[in-house]
Amino acid sequence: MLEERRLEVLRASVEDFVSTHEPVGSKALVERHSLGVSPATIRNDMAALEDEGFITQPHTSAGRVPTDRGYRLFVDRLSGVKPLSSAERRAIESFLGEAVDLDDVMQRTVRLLAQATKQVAMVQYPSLTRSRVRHIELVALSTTRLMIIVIADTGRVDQRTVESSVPVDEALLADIRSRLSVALVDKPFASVGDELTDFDQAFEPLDRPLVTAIIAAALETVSERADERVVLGGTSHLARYQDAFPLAIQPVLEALEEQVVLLRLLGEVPTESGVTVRIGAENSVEGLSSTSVVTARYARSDQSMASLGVVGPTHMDYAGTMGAVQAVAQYVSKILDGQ
Amino acid sequence: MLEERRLEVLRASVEDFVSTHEPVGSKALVERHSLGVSPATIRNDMAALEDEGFITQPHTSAGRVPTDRGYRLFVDRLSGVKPLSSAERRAIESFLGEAVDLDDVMQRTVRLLAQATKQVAMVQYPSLTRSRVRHIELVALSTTRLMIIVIADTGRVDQRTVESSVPVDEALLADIRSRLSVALVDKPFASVGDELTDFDQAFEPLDRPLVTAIIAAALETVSERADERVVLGGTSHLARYQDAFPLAIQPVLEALEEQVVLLRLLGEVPTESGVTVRIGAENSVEGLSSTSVVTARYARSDQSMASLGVVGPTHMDYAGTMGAVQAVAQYVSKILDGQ
DNA sequence: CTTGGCACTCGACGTTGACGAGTGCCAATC
DNA sequence: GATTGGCACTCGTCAACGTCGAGTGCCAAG
Repeated sequence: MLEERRLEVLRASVEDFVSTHEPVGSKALVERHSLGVSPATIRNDMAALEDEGFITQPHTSAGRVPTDRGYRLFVDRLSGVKPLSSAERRAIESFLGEAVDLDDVMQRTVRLLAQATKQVAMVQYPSLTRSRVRHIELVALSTTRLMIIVIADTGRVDQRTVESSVPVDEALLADIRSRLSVALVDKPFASVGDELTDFDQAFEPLDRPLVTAIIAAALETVSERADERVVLGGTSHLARYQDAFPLAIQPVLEALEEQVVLLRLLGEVPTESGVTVRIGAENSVEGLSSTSVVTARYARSDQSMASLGVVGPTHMDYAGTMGAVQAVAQYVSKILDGQ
Repeated sequence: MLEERRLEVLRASVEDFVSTHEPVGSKALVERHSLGVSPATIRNDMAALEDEGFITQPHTSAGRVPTDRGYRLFVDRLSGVKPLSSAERRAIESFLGEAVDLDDVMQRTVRLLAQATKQVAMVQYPSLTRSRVRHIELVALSTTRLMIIVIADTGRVDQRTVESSVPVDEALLADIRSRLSVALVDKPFASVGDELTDFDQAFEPLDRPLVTAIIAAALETVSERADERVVLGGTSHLARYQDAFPLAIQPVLEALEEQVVLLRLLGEVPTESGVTVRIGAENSVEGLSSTSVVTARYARSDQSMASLGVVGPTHMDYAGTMGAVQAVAQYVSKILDGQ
């Protein structure tokens, strides 16, 4: 069919362009793919595809290059998700399995993802909002400085220092500590705010300023903002595209240095499961308009937790990248679950 | 004098090259600097400087470019350390002053340093070896998984999970916890190993495997390896040199992604105070042979603690960079002290 | 709808020559 | 002896030019 062959032509164009990084012409296309027709026919198809905005010519009399729209169609209808080989899967599992703590898991995951996709990888820390308080600790660093430490059941540890205007009594500290434990342990992070209402009423008016400060610190630790942490890796892969195509690395590096940006990239992922791909200008982030972002959620048990993904040029190997991202997300879920 | 003017010529060459990034010739030199002699004289001096290996010609009949050796001489004898303006100092102080915890201080420092020098910045976490244990905590995450948390008097928090083959009793945990506290609190990190010898002897043989595992985790936390943590920032500044000179960014980015490499860069700093500069091949790190590294130590009170610094092209503004690195190190020391 | 043919476009590439910045050397000068 | 002006020489940069070839669009025939 007409329509069908056109899609085939688009697929072939995308695949060739991704592997050669050079505009692809009608003749090369019939040679490298066994479409049973002549170059002239392909030319007609390509002209049609260009009219519809799926491919474009950098200049007259050059080959065609896929547009963002072309990649979108390719990803949605033409490309599958390439599963990893079992050797790769084993490698992932054993590498992640060696992690000693949450930081280590995140660290290893980002390395793994970068290495597997040959792209820039990002991994978000498990979200706090759905986790529960496992332990809460108050420690005096000096007579007027103390530290509050909150441990989540995900293994995540957050701390914050609190300054007191008056020297703090160890007995008072112990009192606050035990009351805090009673009030918060095993409670979900989201409810910490509620649990701490009127918490200071149990204390002497004299001690209340300190208690209030501690509560404020505790709230900060569990607030949305604090759960926003992303690790990045594999930035050197960006340099491979150095002189290629309209991918200036400076703006990309700049964007990726901003935690806020990373969080937006990972946060915009729909709640739906599976792998999400955002292509070129579909990324609302300035500076990443000529890159694609492939993300997936990972979860512990069936709670949705956080996202991870990679950033690369729009002309990337979508099937392979999606496969790797999906697999890594799966294994991270598994590791976090098992721990 | 002859010798003196030659040095002046070298200084002028370095300065011009740093600002223009183009080989500098004799004529341009006399025009831009008020050396009271003719280009021909400068030519003779430059020929001599070339013989001595301080400058070199990229090709016949081009201007001269400083060599690593030339930069070395420049840094050692010709360039001072440019102090920051008081506005800059105030900005640093207020920005660092807003930090809420140690992570935040490190984060802010690296941003600051990158921004002030327009280069890649790295900041090492305060070394553990000279700090003391402020608090130690054991938390059960599940019946067979627990977490050990060690808090240093610098405010640094380290944690590690421990797996137990048998379910752990809360009473036993409390026992271990209190004995650990007694044994370790206020002890210097360096002596933790000694303090824990025979620690397991106080427990029932049945409980010893768990105790041993916990001890192992505790030792890992305080070991040299664990104190090795460096944050990086401002990598996008690398892209500014994209098409300039023999500074391929890929190997640099690769090198900077390795914590081990960063630690070597920051660790090799001599114990002496002040700013250290390593130029080109003086860096033992592969991939950084065409960059210079400027580092300084920072300290709390008079204890030496850790280092910070920047990585940039050999043709950098040494005076300004050294000034910024020094100033930031000073303020970090101050902030950590004050906290 | 497909195909071969054909004229056309236009970037890539290599050649050529002018230009100019920069050098080294030398003889003259201070 | 250091400094200087002069001069021939080198060599990279740049623009102009022509060739080549990949690729296109269109058209008429199958």
